[in-house]
Amino acid sequence: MLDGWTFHRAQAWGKHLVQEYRPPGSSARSGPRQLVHVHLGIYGAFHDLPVPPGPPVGQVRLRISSPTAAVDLRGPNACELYTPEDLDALVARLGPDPLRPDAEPSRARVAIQKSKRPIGALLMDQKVIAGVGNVYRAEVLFRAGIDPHRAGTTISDDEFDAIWADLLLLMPIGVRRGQMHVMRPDDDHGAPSYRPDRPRTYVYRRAGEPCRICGMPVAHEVMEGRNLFWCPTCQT
DNA sequence: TCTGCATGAAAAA
DNA sequence: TTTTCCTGCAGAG
Repeated sequence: MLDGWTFHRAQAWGKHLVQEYRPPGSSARSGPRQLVHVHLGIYGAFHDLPVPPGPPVGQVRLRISSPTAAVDLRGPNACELYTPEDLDALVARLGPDPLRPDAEPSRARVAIQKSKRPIGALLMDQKVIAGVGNVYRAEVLFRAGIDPHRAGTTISDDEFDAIWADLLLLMPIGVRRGQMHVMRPDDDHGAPSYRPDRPRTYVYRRAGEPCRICGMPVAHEVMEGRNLFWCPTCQT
């Protein structure tokens, strides 16, 4: 369907990637275009290929290649053609994305403060905030000292502002480094936070291990089908 | 070589 | 609330 079309640009709303392609030979600013919606889910990934790439092996959902680079997309949750209306509908059902300059955090604050669901579940809900997943959910709540079980209705304006500001700080770091990194340097014996051999998280996937701040065991439970990690001492 | 798990979410029940 | 989608990888044997 898109064979021979040229990749033009890509944008992200939360965890959703939307690519724009132009037909062969088209260089006009306006004119026909085609949108492709990609959601990686848990398994999906773009894999670098040698140049020139060999024939696709197995289930390759999308290949993009140029004289200097090539990638295969494998295992995505979604890889499909999109209409502009599809894109409008997607954006409409997502909460504000901290990585986007036009994000309106008040939408997220209102949604949280009127909900009795636990804040640990609300942060995972893409309709509330777009882009936050299981790692940032756990780490942001740890850094804010907030128990994940607290109802959204108990989250104060100041607490929400702290969470949002932290996402504004942490998520661009993840984008730049291609890795989530949430440790404050002072909590890592002053080690520079970009050292790849240093801890990158406080509580995520550290069930039973000592909290990096208080030393008590990190707790774990399944909340709405996802593994949740937190420190019962530091988070209240 | 085999097993279980994973930075997710829609669909089924 | 559970199942399903589908791939890569770490750790066990």
